[in-house]
Amino acid sequence: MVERSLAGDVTNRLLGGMDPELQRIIIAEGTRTRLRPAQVLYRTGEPAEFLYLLVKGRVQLSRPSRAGREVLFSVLGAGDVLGLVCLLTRRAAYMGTAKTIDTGDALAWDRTTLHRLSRGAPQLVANALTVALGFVAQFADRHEALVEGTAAERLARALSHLGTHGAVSLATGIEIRIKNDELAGLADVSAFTTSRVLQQWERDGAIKKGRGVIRIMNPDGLLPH
Amino acid sequence: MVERSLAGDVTNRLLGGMDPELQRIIIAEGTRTRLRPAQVLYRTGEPAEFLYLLVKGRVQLSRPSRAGREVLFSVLGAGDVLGLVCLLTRRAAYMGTAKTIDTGDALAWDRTTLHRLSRGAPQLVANALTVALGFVAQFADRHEALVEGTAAERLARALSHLGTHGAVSLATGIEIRIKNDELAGLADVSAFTTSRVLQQWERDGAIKKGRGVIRIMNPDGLLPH
DNA sequence: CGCGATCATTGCTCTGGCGCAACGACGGCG
DNA sequence: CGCCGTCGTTGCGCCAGAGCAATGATCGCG
Repeated sequence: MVERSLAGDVTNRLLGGMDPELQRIIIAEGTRTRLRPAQVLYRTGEPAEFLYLLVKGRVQLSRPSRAGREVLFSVLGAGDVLGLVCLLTRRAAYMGTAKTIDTGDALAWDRTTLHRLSRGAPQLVANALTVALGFVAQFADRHEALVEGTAAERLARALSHLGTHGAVSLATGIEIRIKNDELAGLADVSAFTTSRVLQQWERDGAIKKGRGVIRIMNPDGLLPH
Repeated sequence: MVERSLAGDVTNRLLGGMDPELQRIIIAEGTRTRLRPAQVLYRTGEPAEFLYLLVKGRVQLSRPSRAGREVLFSVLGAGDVLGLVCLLTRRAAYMGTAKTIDTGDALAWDRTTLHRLSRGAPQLVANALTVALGFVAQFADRHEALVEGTAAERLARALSHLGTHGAVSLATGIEIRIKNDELAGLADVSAFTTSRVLQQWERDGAIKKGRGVIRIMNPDGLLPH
């Protein structure tokens, strides 16, 4: 069942470190939701009604800019939490737009339930704080890179971050399933420049490219350029 | 006393919404610290031992980059909280360097005390979550502006943010006490460009400048350029 | 009040990388 | 198997804004 797989999963960021029995109760109160590709869970500025725990699949966190484009904030995977603002006592608005990439599964809780649960499980809020500070750290790193680094450096960072975080590691390098312009968005670089830099890295033998796939053969080869 | 002034201060982000008696207890457990100008409270990467509640004065949050320069993250004022990572169950490192700007006062708690207190006061963690998410929101806004906006737009943002957040409002515009290059750092713009843009705004009558002081006369005048 | 230090201004040069346009490559669907 | 939509590549022009160097304006200290 979902309950068992989740309760046993210590890598999920919301319920970790809690009494298993409490975990079971909380999970039982959540609503399981099946996610279709390109489904929008919520939009920027909407009043936050649900908090999601991503069980399977990937979700893109972004924000529309007045220029019509989307600024990509993050790509989340299994075990990650969406819609933290929902936990706040004061009603708040979502800070970004959450759109699924693949198919997947999520557990959702509404504000009312969440507040009731958190009263009996302070660890829930503590975990949320950990997640939130994780976001802060990520933004801080990215901001520093954006202000001080070159496009290539940012791409290298984004790639190695993806490499350690959500990908399958093989004997033949680390395989990352990401489209060229998604990577571009995560590194705050134009798709054009991304293509050029990746090309250079492939010539250097640091990576191998395919359509929607990048394999890192030699992580150290990313630094010099 | 310090206790009274703080307990009565609903604008502080750490103890707000809590039972006054509980506030009193928590404050009594904290250590009052006098802050001298340019004093470093903690550095990036140091294991987080103390959490600070800023009572008076301003503190600069930044991070050194390998290029030797400092990337300015934020300027905090009275009521703001520093060193949130200290509240995490797992030992963590400070994410930035905190350096005072003016003289001031702070209350400090060490990790052990903090954990003991937070067990009896879950609201403490909830408040911390609010603060953390505030940081996330700030980073998200700034990131969007940095990626999509021009230098002038970023300066306008930074200025109006400072204007609403920590400054004294007068009949003759909003007075902001900030040095040119601090503003530059907050807007991620070079000091040179900052000077030029401010000059233009002064010619347009949108602001008035002095050494270390900017007065916003007409906030709408910042947008067109 | 004079001097050094800090802060601000200004003209100029130079460049990273964005954006356009156009083309090429791949993959899925009928 | 051929067509079309998505994804990736390349050449090129262009410009916002960083960085340098030099000067000017203020402040604070003795």
